[in-house]
Amino acid sequence: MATTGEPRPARRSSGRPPQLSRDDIVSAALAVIDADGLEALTMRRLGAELGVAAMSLYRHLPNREAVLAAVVNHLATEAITDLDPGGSWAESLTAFATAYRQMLLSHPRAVPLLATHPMDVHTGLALIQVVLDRADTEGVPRARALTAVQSVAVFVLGHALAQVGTPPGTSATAVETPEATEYYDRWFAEGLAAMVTGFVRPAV
Amino acid sequence: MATTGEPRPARRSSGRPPQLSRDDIVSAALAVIDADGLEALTMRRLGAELGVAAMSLYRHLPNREAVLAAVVNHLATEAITDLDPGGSWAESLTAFATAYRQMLLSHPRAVPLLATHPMDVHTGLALIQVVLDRADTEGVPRARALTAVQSVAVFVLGHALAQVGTPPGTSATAVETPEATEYYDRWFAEGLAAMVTGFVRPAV
DNA sequence: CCTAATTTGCTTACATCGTAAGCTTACGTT
DNA sequence: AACGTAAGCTTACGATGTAAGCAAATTAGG
Repeated sequence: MATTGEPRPARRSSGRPPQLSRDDIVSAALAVIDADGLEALTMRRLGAELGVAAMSLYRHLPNREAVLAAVVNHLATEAITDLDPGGSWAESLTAFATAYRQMLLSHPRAVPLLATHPMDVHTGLALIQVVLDRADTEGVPRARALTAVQSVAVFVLGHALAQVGTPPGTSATAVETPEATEYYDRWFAEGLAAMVTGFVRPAV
Repeated sequence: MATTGEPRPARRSSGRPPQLSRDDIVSAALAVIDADGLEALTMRRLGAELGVAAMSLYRHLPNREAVLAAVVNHLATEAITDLDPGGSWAESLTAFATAYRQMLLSHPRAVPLLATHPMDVHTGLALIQVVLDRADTEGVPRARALTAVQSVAVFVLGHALAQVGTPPGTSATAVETPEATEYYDRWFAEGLAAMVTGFVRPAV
């Protein structure tokens, strides 16, 4: 029924002092993913990285899935801080897309994680809040603004997936050539522009 | 150096007759995924489903990853067959998007797989070929047409991910209500329309 | 027909994973 | 000093992917 999630001890006084915090774990987890990918993130490896036995992690997070979910929200929050609110609605849309994309490309091996583990609703809202606010002050209907940001978000994530996923038969290093980067940058810019203008000046 | 992939026995004559084909395996794998999800697709389960020991599968596919890759291409091919080529370039773009989306929603539990395992280049090209051809006959530049289809594809996949992924704190059955379906359908239609008109009438 | 070659499927075995259960350690409180 | 409690550790178990070698079922050659 209730969806608490955390144990929530409420009062903290006696007992052995923690050598490990939830945030430490999440940061270490992200570091492992960045370094060696999702499949390298085992509970034993994560514990070792923190100088702690694997089972100790379970005092702070219920299971591996919870670690992954926490990493997702950590990354989403990271994207929010890089978000600058200035400009028109259209400009805030592309600013959002750019910040979101930058976060994704800073953590290429985490992109599949973001794709398969939706961030929690609160964090998601915080991420798009700036754009919704700009839309509001320009008189854009709420529903339309929401559709627009979400469509852009979905495009950004899908695009990052395409850029980051090595197609079979391609060398893993081929994804990193300047030509490849330029190709994806142009594709991204054109796709984003199309979507934004499509939302700003609807057809009909 | 060479990236063959398959063992390719070339000549087939003597030896014990196969009780199992590669396609059987791929179909069974898809059935398991549809029924119980990706994490239920273990080699033992897949073998059991086919009345065969787990290790027998390795005579036909090198490892589990190869099974997943084969499922991806199988699904892509499925989407191609549902594709109807009529209409203008813009219409063929939305027809492509719709066929692709229909395939994804027919296999909701396979969507994360499609997201994380890019289809092979040949299949991918076959999937977008119709759209590229229509663009060609209308004089749309190749590069622009390619960017457009790929952007649409990326939007469709991202959108399906959002629709199919249950956000934390949501009951799994809530994704299936008629209201939810209607919400996602409308979102999809509006996002797609924005992108298509954005590509057909660029903002300069 | 019989034997050899060959291809497929099976059995066994192992390293690695997530995590359940119970124990130990290091604190604040009494 | 004794106790309660929270954090970390040890041990253990079932499940997974797959490597290695064995058994069975067919065709080819004599």
